[in-house]
Amino acid sequence: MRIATWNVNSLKVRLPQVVAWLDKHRPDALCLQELKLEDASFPRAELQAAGYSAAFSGQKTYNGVAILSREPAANVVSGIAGFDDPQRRVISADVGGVRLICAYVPNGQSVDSEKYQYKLNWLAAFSAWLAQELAAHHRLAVLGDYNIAPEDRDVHDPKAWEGQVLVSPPERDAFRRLIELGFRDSFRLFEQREKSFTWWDYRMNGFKRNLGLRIDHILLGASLAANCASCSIDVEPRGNERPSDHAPVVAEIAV
DNA sequence: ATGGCTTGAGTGTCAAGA
Repeated sequence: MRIATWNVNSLKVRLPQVVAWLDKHRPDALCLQELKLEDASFPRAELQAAGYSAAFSGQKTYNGVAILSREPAANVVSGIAGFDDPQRRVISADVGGVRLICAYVPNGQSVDSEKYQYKLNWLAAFSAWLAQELAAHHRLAVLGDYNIAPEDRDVHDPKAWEGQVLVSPPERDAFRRLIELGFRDSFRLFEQREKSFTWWDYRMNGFKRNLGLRIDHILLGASLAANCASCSIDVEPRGNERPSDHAPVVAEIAV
């Protein structure tokens, strides 16, 4: 089974690139974040033509998440149970005997902002809910844009980023608590090149200079982690014309 | 130098992303 995650930063703009990527890689499921469109504008027909059905939770302008799958998804649930959030950031579904959770963790803007507090509150609710989801689902994968670079090796210039949003200790603690629920960061199950990143700033030629962060992750519950054969970042789409600022992350699981 | 790009909204120019 091949599963993937990609923050597309507008599905409207990136739709041709998403279709091309699906054609090339044929994942069983692709989790998308930052759709930036309402459900009424979701390009269901175009994705169907590419061979994928979709479960989605959109909103105007901001956020929005989807799970695309070759086999139709079952038991689709939006949001975090027990956490009232007007921002569309989570969607879950069963695909091929695996429970998939697609998440777009808040950015936080800066550590002294209200959005940072929202991010930490959101992560606390997410963590409590994932503990329940782990207990409920034998095969669980949580894919998405976590907006957290877990360690200094996930940051192009740790000194410059020290204490900033995306790397601050409270955020990293929150990420570690997610892992300690019983997940593995699939990317770190394998030998990886140094300076592997999933996001590069649009400005200052960030991608060409590989000034990036690794903030998009595929977390696997124990039974999926034990059967994970690979995890890699596909930097190719970041070199497209009008690219998303994020690259897809792909995991292969022997299920 | 707190900028730099990109998107969506909406037709000015700003919020938000990371």
